[in-house]
Amino acid sequence: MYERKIPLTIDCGLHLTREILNGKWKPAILNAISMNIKRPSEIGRTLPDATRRVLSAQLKELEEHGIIEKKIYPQLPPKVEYSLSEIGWSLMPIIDAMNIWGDQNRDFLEKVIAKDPKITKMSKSPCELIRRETSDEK
Amino acid sequence: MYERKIPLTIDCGLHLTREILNGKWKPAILNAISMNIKRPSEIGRTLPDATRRVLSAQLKELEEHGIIEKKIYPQLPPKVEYSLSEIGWSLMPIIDAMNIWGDQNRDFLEKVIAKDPKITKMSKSPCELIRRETSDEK
DNA sequence: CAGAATCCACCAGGATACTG
DNA sequence: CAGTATCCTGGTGGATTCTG
Repeated sequence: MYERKIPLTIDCGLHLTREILNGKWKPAILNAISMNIKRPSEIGRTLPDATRRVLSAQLKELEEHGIIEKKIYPQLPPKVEYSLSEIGWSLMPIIDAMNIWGDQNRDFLEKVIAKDPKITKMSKSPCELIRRETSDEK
Repeated sequence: MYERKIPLTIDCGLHLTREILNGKWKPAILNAISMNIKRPSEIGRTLPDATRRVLSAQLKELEEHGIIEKKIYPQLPPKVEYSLSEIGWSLMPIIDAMNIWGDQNRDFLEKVIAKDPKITKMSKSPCELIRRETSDEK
């Protein structure tokens, strides 16, 4: 065994939340699930730039962290549906706020972020926010 | 020159916001600055686990992204003060929400996150949230 | 005190191929 | 369709040192 040299720090709530949301696609995944896009293949179609491998990994983490729940239908072909847990739903206002803030400041943000050499690809479609109409009655 | 193989994707507002907040200490830095902790050394003291190198880097990014502003006092020893920009302030409700959500669910989150082998260090102090009283008059 | 310059360990996440 | 196993690379962020 080897003692970790760089221990990760979790102190105030901010860090806990950061940890939960830490993962390139996690916010988007949660957003998708909240919109009733619950099957892995659907989520994959919604996030075409995410690999299935990474998607699976982040879904698993979210599940292990208790943010989403997984329902497996023992069929062929297999069918799986994810849904937000109680805690997961309580996270949605934050996701929504991020979504809205980003859209509201889109023009500015795209400008300043475009300078960043790390960002090379930008597609501009705002996320759908139809959830309110559809599945918010949870 | 070399064409990037793995372009970063930015599409809906969610991703823009994720990009801005992407950095281990960025939310905490913003939180600190919003509480009138504006000098680099102070911020460093507030976040003892962050290196000065990383702190500097993330401060610079936040500044380049227009989230914070930097004021340099040409003195010896040098003095620098950061402050939130207009846009930066508009981000604070999200930071606050993350802070509050994390604190509210602290017990649960610490339990599920503790299982994660990647996390080895956890300190439990909630962040101070006294800002409302002090510097919200911006 | 602020921060730039190095150096490097580690891992998130992308590509691919394979099972049930 | 869902998920796992391999393999690999770019980049984050930690440690350290040096300057003004």
